Amino acid sequence: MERRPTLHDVAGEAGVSAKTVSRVLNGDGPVAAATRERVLAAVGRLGFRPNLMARSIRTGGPDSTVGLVLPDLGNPFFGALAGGAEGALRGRGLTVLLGCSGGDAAREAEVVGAFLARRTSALLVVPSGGGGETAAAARAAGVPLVYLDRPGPGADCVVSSNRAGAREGVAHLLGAGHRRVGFLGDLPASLYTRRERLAGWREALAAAGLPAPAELVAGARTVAEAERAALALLALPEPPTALFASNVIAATGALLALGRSGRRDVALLSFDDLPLAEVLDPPLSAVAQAPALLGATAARLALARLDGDGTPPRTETVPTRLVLRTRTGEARPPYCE
Amino acid sequence: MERRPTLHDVAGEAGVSAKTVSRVLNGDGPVAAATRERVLAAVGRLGFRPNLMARSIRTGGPDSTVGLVLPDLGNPFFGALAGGAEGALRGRGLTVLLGCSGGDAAREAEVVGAFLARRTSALLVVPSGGGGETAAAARAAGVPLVYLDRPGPGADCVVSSNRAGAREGVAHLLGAGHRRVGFLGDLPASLYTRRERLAGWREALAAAGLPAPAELVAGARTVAEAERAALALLALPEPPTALFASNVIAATGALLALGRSGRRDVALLSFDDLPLAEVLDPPLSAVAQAPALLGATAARLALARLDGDGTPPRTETVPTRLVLRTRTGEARPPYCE
DNA sequence: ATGAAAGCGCTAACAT
DNA sequence: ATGTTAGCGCTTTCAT
Repeated sequence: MERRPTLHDVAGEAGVSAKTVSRVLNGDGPVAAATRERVLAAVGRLGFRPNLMARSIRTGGPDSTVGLVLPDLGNPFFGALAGGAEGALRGRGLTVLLGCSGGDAAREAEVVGAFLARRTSALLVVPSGGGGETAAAARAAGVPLVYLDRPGPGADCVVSSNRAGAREGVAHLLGAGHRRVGFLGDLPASLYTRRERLAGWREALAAAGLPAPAELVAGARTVAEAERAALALLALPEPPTALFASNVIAATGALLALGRSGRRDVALLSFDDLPLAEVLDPPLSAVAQAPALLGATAARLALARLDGDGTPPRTETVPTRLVLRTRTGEARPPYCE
Repeated sequence: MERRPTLHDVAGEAGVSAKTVSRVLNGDGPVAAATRERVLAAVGRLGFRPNLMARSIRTGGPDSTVGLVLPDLGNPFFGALAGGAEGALRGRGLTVLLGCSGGDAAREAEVVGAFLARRTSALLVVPSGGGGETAAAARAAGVPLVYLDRPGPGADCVVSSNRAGAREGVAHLLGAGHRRVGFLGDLPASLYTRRERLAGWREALAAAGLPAPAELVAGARTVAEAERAALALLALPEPPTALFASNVIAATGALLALGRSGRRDVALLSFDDLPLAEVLDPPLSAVAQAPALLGATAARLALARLDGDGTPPRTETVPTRLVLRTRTGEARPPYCE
């Protein structure tokens, strides 16, 4: 296996100097048409590909990569988010470095360190710890940082409209006449998104002049827990007539609970859409997020910083969308409406 | 914002030569304990992080990155695959470069080119075109290439047991007494995975001494098409009593068709598991793939090549798992005793 | 045990 | 319009 050809090899092959080859490749200084031809021919003949790392070193600036740190690629939400970011960045000639933190602050710091060592031009991070360490590292390196999905200290941030979306979803249930709407989600609501969705539930009830009793709030971390929690809610002396599931896990558990107990009289609405929502019987309405747009927005924000935007850190909110599904040509009462 | 500190800055701060700092950092030559202390202190004080690109350039070898090319991160399957690969690679100190081809051969070539220009140490690619261009580029660069999910020319490959899995799934339906099992999938079966699953369907029928008539094979590319196609199958003079959906889209369409027409007498089994499968009524059994394991396996294969494995290209098959779900919701994976 | 010099592949700053 | 020199941040000689 041969050594890969360098600029000098091309220069030799074309009978010019290295700098001239560089000029041709970068459209830099003026080059005679004939020379350019010869250089390009040599490049083709040798199959030369410039070494981007060497270029980066010499230019001194940041490398044409952007680091993306996610908690977990097994979650479709983060996958879609990565896709959105990648698309926006590739369009600008940037390559994505991908890292998983597993939701662990130490691993996040590790990954961020590795990215910074590659002189990434920006960092997009779904923060796992307090975020302070990542922010400090990014600042020290002079690299723009954008938090994704959850806010963090001292940097730009792109989030879904968790609170407003939840509020809208619950308001829809209230508009359908429900007066007791249970909240099912991951508790304690220490994570930003959970906290916001819970707040949205509270706000919707308050706006309707209704109380938000603690007994209507149930925590669950797994599908099985959520199923049990939903059943417990429905077994209350004054049970809810509708459930708001604040995430996919909770929604799945609630669906199981309703399905297995044959309760078709209880309405259900979930935050974060499910792929099979319209296939369910009855179909499931949801507050849908736009993860790809979230990723793309974060990328745009980072690019703006790279382009010199020096304004104070700001938070951009990507709107959620209430997706109401009904069963067409069916007599059975849908969960929602 | 200051220039980031370099090896020389550290050397100056510690009162030693650059090479000594390098030795300390790489555990290279012998260094006096006292000197090491001083150097490490200086590193800490300055917040020095070695420039990985500069190191890579000097060492001449490949960079500590691995390029991963996927068709589409919006698809949870590929997200999980990426997660598996990332985990296996980070464990070995490698960083993942992520690129999306969008299923387009030209974009794949573009992304591969960008990765190779960064001197990636290996390439993991879900091939979109014939794959020839990618293989040629990788070979020319002397970079190990592993195809993911679909085979390609002249390189290692990691795939799911598409054919055997489909065969097993259909055999299960046959074992339940069905004699006419419809095939619902993306046609024409030009893509490897589709072809294999169709072949598995045929093989299962053949093994049971049954015909595989063309009328039982229906193609569909979207959920709506799949729904129509499923209904068409069920409207045949001699309709199938069971359907085998060869992918998630087809399964979704079939579920819609069965649900809306109220047909609870038709069995359904899908290739590729659905997150809500157990919530459905009746629960849906499926041939589950292991995308994360697919990614991790590809990573291991690439690492083996980097470690000098020079054997001829080989194909590794990651087994699928038949997940049978019943009314009680207890999943009974037959392989897990 | 440490350092000086050279050079990886490339481009910025001056030549010419 | 092209070439020369120097040097990016690091590691490899080869000294000492």
